Amino acid sequence: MPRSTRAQAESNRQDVLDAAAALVRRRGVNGVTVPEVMSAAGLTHGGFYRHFQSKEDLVAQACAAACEEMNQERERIRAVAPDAASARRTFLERYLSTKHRDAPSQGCGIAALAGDVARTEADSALRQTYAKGLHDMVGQLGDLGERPGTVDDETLVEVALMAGALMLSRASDGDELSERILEAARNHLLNNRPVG
Amino acid sequence: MPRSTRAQAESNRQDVLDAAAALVRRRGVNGVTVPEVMSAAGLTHGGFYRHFQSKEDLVAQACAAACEEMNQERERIRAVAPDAASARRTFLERYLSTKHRDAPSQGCGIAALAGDVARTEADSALRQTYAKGLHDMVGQLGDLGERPGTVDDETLVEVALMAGALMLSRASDGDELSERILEAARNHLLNNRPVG
DNA sequence: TGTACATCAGTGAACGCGCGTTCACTGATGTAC
DNA sequence: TGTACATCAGTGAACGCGCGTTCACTGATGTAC
Repeated sequence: MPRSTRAQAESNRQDVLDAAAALVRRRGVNGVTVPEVMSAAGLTHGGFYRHFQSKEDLVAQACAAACEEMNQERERIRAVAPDAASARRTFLERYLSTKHRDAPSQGCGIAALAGDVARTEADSALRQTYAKGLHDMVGQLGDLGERPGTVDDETLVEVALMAGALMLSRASDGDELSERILEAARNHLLNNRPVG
Repeated sequence: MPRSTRAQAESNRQDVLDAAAALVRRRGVNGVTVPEVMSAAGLTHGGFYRHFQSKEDLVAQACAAACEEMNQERERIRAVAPDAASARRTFLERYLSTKHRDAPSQGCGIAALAGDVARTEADSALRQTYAKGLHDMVGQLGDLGERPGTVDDETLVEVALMAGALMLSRASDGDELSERILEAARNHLLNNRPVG
């Protein structure tokens, strides 16, 4: 059944991108293949290059999509919460939960892709996309803190601890440390607000 | 020149393992190949299977070797430092330096391999090896803290922040955030010791 | 609104390539006497 | 200590496989009149 509607084609493109955004977080950049992504979107692999220039292009766009999902999740939490402190608490509790640990494909792209991006060349689209996602995360978390509108060191420490705890928790899943790390980070971030 | 001495063979095995420990940290598990590792050790790829059961086996042993390097580095620092607090300071400063960020192949395996290990099956040798390395790191860092011999939540937070800051710094290298994250984590860990 | 035709989204076979792994082979090493 | 022979570390060609990518093809869609 060749030649879809323009609207159908765009919908298919979105399906491919969504599938890639999920798969790349679960399996990593090298762990996901073009045929696999196309198949997950219900298509055959041959049509891939009508939508994306290359696998590299797809991965960069998938990273952006993953980060954008997270931006919207944070906005949603903020919109529902009575105040910034409450939004921050909700976000931290979700971020540092075993549920988030166990669902990387729907989780934070910054944590899921850090290792892959670190090994990417300096001028790659993936790296630029990732940097934007990190700026967004830092910016949004900063706005839930004590000095909204600024990116202070406290926020950077917060983000590094959150992502670090999540990544180590995933890498040590199956070991007693996995849950302990999440819990320790959660308690630390929710109970102390010293620093400043 | 076939058939080396037993001692030569063991030396070659060590060379292969050392090359793998470096390459796997720089390029990741999927980013390194058996021929590449063998070539880095000055050998042809065919002899690989006289030393290792599989690439998976090699990677697990390489992770153990990388973590053991770090254990020894920490011991060395502790042996030279006048007291635990000073050793802790030296270790943190080195860990959260741009030099460490830029030299993953000789750096902390826990940070370099977190993403890869997170995607490894539950019962894999790599995962077990990684868990041991993490326990060692937490144990050694805990001994430099206020309650040696125990693994308290403060130490877990410290390790998560260190690894998280390093990983995010690497992933955002080229962006202004990269250095800022390292510096923020350094200042936080060296200037505040609240919590407890 | 109909008709004629160019466009192009999607298909599925095919490509070159490099991977992990195997294997027949070599000949110095290690061992038994 | 010498000799005869089995062992086995290392070589390099070869294997099947799946990857990213290309391409000729199909036929409904979109467009021009």
